[in-house]
Amino acid sequence: MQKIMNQVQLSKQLKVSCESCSLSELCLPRGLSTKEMNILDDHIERPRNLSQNAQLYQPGDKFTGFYAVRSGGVKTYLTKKTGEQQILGFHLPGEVFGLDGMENGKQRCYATTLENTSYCILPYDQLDHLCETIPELRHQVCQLLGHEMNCDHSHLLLLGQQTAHERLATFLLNISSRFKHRGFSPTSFMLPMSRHDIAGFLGIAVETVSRLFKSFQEKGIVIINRKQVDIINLDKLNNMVANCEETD
Amino acid sequence: MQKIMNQVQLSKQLKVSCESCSLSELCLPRGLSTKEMNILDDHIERPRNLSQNAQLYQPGDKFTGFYAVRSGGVKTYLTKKTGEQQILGFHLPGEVFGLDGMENGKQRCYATTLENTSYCILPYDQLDHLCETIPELRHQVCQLLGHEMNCDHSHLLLLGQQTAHERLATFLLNISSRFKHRGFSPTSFMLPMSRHDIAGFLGIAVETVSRLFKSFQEKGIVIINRKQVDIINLDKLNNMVANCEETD
DNA sequence: TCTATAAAATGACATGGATCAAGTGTCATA
DNA sequence: TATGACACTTGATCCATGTCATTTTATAGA
Repeated sequence: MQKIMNQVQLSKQLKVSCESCSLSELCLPRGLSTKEMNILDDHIERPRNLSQNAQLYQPGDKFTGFYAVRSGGVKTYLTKKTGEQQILGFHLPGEVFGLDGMENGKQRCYATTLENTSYCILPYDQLDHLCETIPELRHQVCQLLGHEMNCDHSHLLLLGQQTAHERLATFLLNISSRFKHRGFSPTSFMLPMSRHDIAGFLGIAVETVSRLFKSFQEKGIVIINRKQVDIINLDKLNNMVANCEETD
Repeated sequence: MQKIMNQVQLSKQLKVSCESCSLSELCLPRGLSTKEMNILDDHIERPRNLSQNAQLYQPGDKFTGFYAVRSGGVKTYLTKKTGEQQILGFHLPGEVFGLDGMENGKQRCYATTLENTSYCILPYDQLDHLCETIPELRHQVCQLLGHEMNCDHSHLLLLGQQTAHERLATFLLNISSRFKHRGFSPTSFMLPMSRHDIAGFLGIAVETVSRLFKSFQEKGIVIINRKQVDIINLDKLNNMVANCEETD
């Protein structure tokens, strides 16, 4: 009996169950009962690890399920034939991505790690099946999908209507609030991505990112040292995007 | 008996059932059996009509369900506080929109008619409930959501990486293929939206749209007369976007 | 038919960011 | 600690596109 318990413990440990995962309140299981969470848990592939700049999938790959970041970070992107990357999103611990493959069972974009990264896969077939019996999970999934869409829509507003200044300010505030949401400092953090990736996300040139960081610093809004960001004057930063989004 | 039949007929007619709707193969019921379609049908609100430039919803409104265009056209958009519109999508007959409200039960964007428009509403609660028992419907909804995401992602690539020429060419080809999909000519059609809206969708100025249309015409690619578009040289138009998207 | 109003086109000019070309800093490995 | 590779910064220049002003065309209503 003791032996069995130990095996269960071990299995739980290896599996890094949702229940024991510090990110479960941010991730898909959010809002599920312990019982429901454990059912979901049984279907999740145990964490996989990848080093920096490793590819998770690329266009044409079979869509197998949703991805959840445990640690590290991932970028998803499309490319022009000439090679330029349009980065669609940065995905930080606790966040789920790779939902767009649902259209036809094939991936449409690239997914690459920003640094050493650990992630889980939630197999789509099983998630779909569980949705039949767990209305709350269905609700979670729909909420997640809606959230993704709204993120994309804000991103469209940014790319279509904002100046380079506004874009970078919006970006910093966005990252800041996501760190805050995970319980970290919203004003002092390390960017997990390169200048090149920031540029690719914001639809501007790398050089512009450099110059704007310098300009923000000269205005006393932030202090930037390589990837370390310290927001000195959050109000000023907020003011820079004040005209960008309707708040209700 | 005859009377009852007539009532049923009348009711069906008023309701403009999915089964009798010429767009059902393009719309959400696509792929459902007749029986399943009729179940879905019973929960769909009969078509409503709106004249041009009428608002369907705005940010903050309660999210009640998905919208399906029967005739006419709808734009969804976000705005900056300064008033500029970033148009997120144009929605033509047979297309479903308004899915982003799923995140928190509130609309996040504006939806306005481009012309006299008829549309159906698929109440979310009931759709959710039906998804429990009709796996095929669940599959349809997920496919639809995936499609929306991929549309948004292509739009992000367009806004982030394409020149004004490429954007307008991509736009024309996109509209063209959607007309084709509905069984209309892909090379001769009327644009349902204004220059202003095209500009708002492509993230460029109205004047640029005018100038580029003229330039395209001078190159013998299209003939444009107000809202009437005739694509003369589809190859040339395709070449303009050849470097924009990876095709697999 | 005339008039008012809005939509679209056109022209002149200005500029935000891209591009190109060096330079500098940082990190990993020998 | 040297060396190479790469990320980042900085400066100079240019151009695609925005902005502003005006004209033309289409549309709706009296």
